[in-house]
Amino acid sequence: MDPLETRELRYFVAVAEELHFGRAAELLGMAQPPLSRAIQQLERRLGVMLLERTRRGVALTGAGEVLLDEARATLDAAAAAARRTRRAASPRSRLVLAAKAAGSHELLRKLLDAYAAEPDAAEVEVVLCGIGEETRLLRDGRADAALVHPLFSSLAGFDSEELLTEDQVAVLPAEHPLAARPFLSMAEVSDVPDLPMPRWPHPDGSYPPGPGPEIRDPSQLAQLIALGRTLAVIPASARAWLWTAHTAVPLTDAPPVTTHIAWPPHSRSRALAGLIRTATRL
Amino acid sequence: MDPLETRELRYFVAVAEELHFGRAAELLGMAQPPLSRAIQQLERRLGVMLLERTRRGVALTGAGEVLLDEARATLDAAAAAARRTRRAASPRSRLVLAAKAAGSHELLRKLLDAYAAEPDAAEVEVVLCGIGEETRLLRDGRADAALVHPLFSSLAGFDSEELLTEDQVAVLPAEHPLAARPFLSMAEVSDVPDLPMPRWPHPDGSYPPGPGPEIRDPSQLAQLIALGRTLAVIPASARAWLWTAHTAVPLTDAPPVTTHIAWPPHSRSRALAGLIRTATRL
DNA sequence: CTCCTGTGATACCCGGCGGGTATCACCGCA
DNA sequence: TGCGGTGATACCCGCCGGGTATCACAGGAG
Repeated sequence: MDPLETRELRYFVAVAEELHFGRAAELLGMAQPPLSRAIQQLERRLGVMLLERTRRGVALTGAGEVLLDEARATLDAAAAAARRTRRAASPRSRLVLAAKAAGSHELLRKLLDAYAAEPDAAEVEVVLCGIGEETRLLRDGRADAALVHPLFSSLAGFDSEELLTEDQVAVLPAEHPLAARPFLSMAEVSDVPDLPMPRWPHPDGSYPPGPGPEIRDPSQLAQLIALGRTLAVIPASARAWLWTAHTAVPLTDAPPVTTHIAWPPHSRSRALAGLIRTATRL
Repeated sequence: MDPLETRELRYFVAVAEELHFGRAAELLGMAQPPLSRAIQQLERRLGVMLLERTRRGVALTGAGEVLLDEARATLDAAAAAARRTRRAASPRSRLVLAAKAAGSHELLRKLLDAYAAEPDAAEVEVVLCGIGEETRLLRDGRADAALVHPLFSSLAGFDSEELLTEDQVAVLPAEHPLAARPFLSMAEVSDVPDLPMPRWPHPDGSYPPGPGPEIRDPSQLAQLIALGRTLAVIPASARAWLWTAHTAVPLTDAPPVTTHIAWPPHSRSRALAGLIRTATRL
C-alpha cells in the first residue's frame, strides 16, 4: 500500500478539526466537493471509516481520532523537515530557543550569557511563546530547544535535562489579609473563598471546572490578582514580574517545580550540543 | 510555503541512500528522468542544494544529510499513521510487542502471563526482531511497545519504564581453560588473545574496528563461541539459549544491564496502558 | 587522441488526477 | 410543504507526474 500523502493528511486534519466539510474547504482555500472526494479516497485507501456523516455535520470515529493524532504528528514532522533543512543550508548556524514568555528570565539570562561565552557559540534567537506552546515549536522545527516546565507540557517524545528546581510562592493582592503572613501552606491558599484559584487551559484548549477565572495569558493573571479577584501559586523566580499591587508569600509545602531544557531526539547539531552542555553546567 | 509531500521525501531518501539516480529510480519502480526532475523541484521548493552532483555519482550536502534524517522520521510517522489507524478500526484490540529474538524470554513470559491474567487484557502479538530493530518498529507503527536494552538502541523519542536490572555473564567455549573458573573479571575476558571480543554493528550498519568477528545474528555468535573463536558478555538471563558447548561464568565487575519497556509518546490506547501498568508491577 | 561507457540533465509527449462549477439528495424546521 | 443547509454526485479541464528518446560530459582503455 502506497503511503499517505501529506496533502491528504492536511485535508483530513482540517475536516476533523472543523467537523464541517464546507468550513474546512474554505480554510484550505478550495471548494467543498474535491475535499469530500479526497476524504473518501483516503478512507478507501485505508479501508477504514474515519468520519460518521450525520445529516447535520460530521463526527469522528475511533479510527478517525487515532488518525487525527497521527496526522498532526506527521505534518509536524514534515514541517520540521523543511525548516531544519533550510536552516542547515543557511551559512551562519543559529539556534532557536523557545521559552515561556512568563518564564524565569534569570535562568534564561544566565543560560544565554554562559553560552555566549563559549568559544564556538552560535547566535541564539529566543522565541517567547505561550503556555504549553514550547513542545509544538520543538515538534514542527521552529525551535531547536526549549525551556519547559513538565507540569504544563509533557516531555514525551523529546530528550531533556533537568536544569533548575525551585520552590513556589503564593502571589496575592497586596491589600489582602493573607498577604501580611510570613508563610502560607497550600491548604490555606487553595481554600480562600474570595480568592478562588485560577484555572489554566488543558493542552486541548478546554478548561477544568471550578469557581476561579479562566486564564490564558499570564498578564491576565497578573491583572486579576492586582484586582483582588484571584491568587496564584508560581515558581519563586517569577517574582521578577510582580507588580507593586502584588505580594509574594513563600509556601511551606508547595511541591518544588523544575525547569528542563528539551530538544528533539536524534539532533546532530554541534551548536545545539554546545548549548545543552552549557545549560547542564549552570 | 506548502509542505513537503511524502512522495518527494520517498524519492529523496531513495537517492540519498543509493547516491545514484538510476539505481534509486529502479528501486522506486520508475524511470530516471522524472526522478531527477522531482529532486530538482524539491531543491527549488526548499531553496536549498541537497545533492552535490559530481560527474561520477552523487554526494549529500550538509543540508541533504539533515533532510535525510528528517525525511526518514517523517516517512516513519506517515507509515505509523496508516498502520495505527487501520489497527484502531479493526474490531478486536490487539497489541504488538516487539522484543529482541535473543532477549530474555523469562521476562517476556512473565510479562505476557501477568498481562493475560488482567481482567480486560487485549490479545498480544509478539514480534521478534533483530538487534536495534525495536525502535524502528515502534517508530513506524508496526509495534505498540518494545522491550529495549538502552545500550543497543537509544530510548530517545519514546516514553519508557525500567523493568529489570541484571548482571552479566561471560559465555565461553566449554573446553576453554577460563571456562573452569568460578568467576571472571572484565579485564580478564576482554583480553584473551585466542578469544577476541565480537563486534556488534552500529545503528548505521557499520562495524567498529578490532580483531573479533563481526556479528549480526545472535545465532552466529552462539556458533562462533561453540567453535572456540570468540566469547561474549551478555545478560545473565540469556543463559536460556546456552548450548552444551557453552559455559557461562559470572562476571564480578561487569556493568549491570537494564531492560526497559518503551512505547511511542502520546499513545492513548487503553490496552497499551494496561500492558505498561502490569509490566511496571512485575 | 578517440571512442566507449556510464553518469545525470533535457526535451517532449501523454494520461490521470486534483480541482472547479453545477447540481442533487436528504434532513430538520418553520 | 417549502426553505436552508448539509455532504455527495456528475462532469469538465488544466496541470503535473511519469514515460521515451536523447543529450552533454567526464573518465578510462586502446
